[in-house]
Amino acid sequence: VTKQPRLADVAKAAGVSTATASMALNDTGGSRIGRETRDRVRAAAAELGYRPNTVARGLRTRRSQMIGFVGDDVATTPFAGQMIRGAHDAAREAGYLLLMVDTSGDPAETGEAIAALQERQIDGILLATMYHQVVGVPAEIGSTPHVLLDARAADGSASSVVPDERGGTLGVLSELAAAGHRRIGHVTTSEPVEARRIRHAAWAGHVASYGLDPEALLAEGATSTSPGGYAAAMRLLDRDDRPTAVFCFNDRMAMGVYRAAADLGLSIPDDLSVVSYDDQELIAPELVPGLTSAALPHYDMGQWAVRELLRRLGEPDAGPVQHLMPCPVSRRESVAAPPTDF
Amino acid sequence: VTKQPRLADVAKAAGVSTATASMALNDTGGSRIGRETRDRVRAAAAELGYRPNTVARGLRTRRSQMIGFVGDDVATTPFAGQMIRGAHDAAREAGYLLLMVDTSGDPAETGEAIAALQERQIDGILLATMYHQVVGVPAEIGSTPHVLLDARAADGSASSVVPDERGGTLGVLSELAAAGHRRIGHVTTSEPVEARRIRHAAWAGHVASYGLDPEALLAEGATSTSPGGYAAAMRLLDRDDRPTAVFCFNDRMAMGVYRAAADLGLSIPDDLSVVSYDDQELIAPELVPGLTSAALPHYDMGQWAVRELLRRLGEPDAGPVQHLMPCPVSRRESVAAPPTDF
DNA sequence: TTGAAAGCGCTAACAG
DNA sequence: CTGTTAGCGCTTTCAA
Repeated sequence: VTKQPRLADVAKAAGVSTATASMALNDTGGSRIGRETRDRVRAAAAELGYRPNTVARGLRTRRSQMIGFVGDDVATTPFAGQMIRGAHDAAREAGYLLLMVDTSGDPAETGEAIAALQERQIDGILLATMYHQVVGVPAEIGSTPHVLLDARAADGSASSVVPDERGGTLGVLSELAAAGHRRIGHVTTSEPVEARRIRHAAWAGHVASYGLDPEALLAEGATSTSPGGYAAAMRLLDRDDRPTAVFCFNDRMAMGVYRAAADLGLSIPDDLSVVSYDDQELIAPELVPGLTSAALPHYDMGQWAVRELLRRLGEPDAGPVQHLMPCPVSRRESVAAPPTDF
Repeated sequence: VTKQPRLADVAKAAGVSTATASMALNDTGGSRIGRETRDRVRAAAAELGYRPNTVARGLRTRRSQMIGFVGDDVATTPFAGQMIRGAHDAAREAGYLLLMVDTSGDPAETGEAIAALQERQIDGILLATMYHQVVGVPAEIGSTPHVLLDARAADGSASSVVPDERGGTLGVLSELAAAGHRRIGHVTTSEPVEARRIRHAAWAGHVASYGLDPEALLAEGATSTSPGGYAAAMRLLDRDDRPTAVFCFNDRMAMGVYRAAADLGLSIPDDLSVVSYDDQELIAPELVPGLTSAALPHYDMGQWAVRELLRRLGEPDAGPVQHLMPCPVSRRESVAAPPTDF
């Protein structure tokens, strides 16, 4: 076990001062370092297997090359994990690493987490939520650069990225429209979440544009789960003027809709077309028939958030940006033309 | 935006030297600091909202209070996410934070990741794999303390924790045995993974103990997926002497078995009992009827790994420990007595 | 084009 | 019981 070489060792091996060595390795100091010297220093560093001590450097530069990722369970929840991946990849690409803290959504824990990250001199913080939310930025953040991920600041004071729920909804609805559907029902949850609000509004506008009354085509479940979807679908589909297609709040509710359709003897997509939201990994592609669903762009949002954060590190006075990330439609087999006898 | 207070500010406010302030805050130096002084320093620190600069401290103490977590996609894969949660919680409890890097399993990337972590002076590294594996420890790890998570070192040179696949298998099989089953089939994958090997061996031993020939009760799919399970199950169940129960390699294959049973007109659990492995969130509890499955103790493994790592930081000369984490059975409705006409 | 030297904020050895 | 001092390894003035 031999000790790690320090910059001084590299400098000595190259026959220069540590100052020169530092500049040679970092390409700083402009034209100050001769080409030949630079190469000599680089060779010595490679020879010795030198790796800079980021902690020492950070003490000097007040930069740690680390980004804090604060999530309310995001880290550990299957669903939104791709946000981490996106953030991670964008960070690595720029030489940063992610320091992760999960808070279970508890404000006190969030404050603690932010403080713990600041103590470690992170260069910026990503504040991520497990699902699309409108939040207040924790006071503890102080002047630490930050970006909201899958959340929007109530007061618009921070840069943020959220899914374009409206666009995604119109996307799947246009799949139905293209197949000839008009009487499109909506199975949703009664939980007052941001996603529900926007998806519902977009759907209501769409069916209203056909002169239909959204109220008559709406069914709510108590929760956004399979049982919730089942219950709502039974109410919506077990009647003569049932819709020819259903737009589900999410894939989990769609599972329930599938079961309800089966129980009612309705075949998907021949008797009933179904579209949904989230495009969740173990659900949408695994259902039979495959479920057409608007994807939540978790990866892209994570990536965008890091890039925005890094941009703000460069230009601290830039104004905050609210970004809507498109939700592409994953087209599968759950959509067909409406039954002709309708 | 006022500047962060430094230790010197606290010391001045309390009328002591920085050395005294440091010791007072950290409770170091034994009985050296008077009670009254200590309180005065603490009060001053609280007053100023002082938070230590961990980077500066780390430069001195060569400790960063950070643990590196390198995973081959673990961070971002739904499945094993609870490992992160377990590691995270255990780390926070001890005042550590997790610095995460994902490598997509690429050895070169893994080496890079380890180096990047070492540059940041992490105190130790967790090497996690997405599924139970036998691995070589990357050479880049050098003398950095490390623990393997959901993986075992081929040469036993590192501490590690993996699921007790054998115990879990026997656990679900004993559910079947208790219900009266003997002719228990096994639907598994032909992929040569560690979990397959152990689960298969445990099952084979079990049925052999009844004097049955495992070969006659075995069906393999090409992949450990729903289609793989479907294909295997069709072969295993579409015959007169079909087993009365099936043990599936994992929940995804069990999904296929459910579909096959439905296609063959077999009702679960009345005509066929099914047990499985993994207890995967969106599958086992969502299937109808609920699937009895041995749970992979991801959370516990993550927790154990961090604790073991911290222990090794304390006693660097301790020998490596190979730990088997129990896989508790989640009992649901997929098991009943064998059909009587058999 | 380069070297010497100061110092980032903290802890630990050494004096008192 | 407390203060002074010397670094941890690096970057960055300032002088040459």
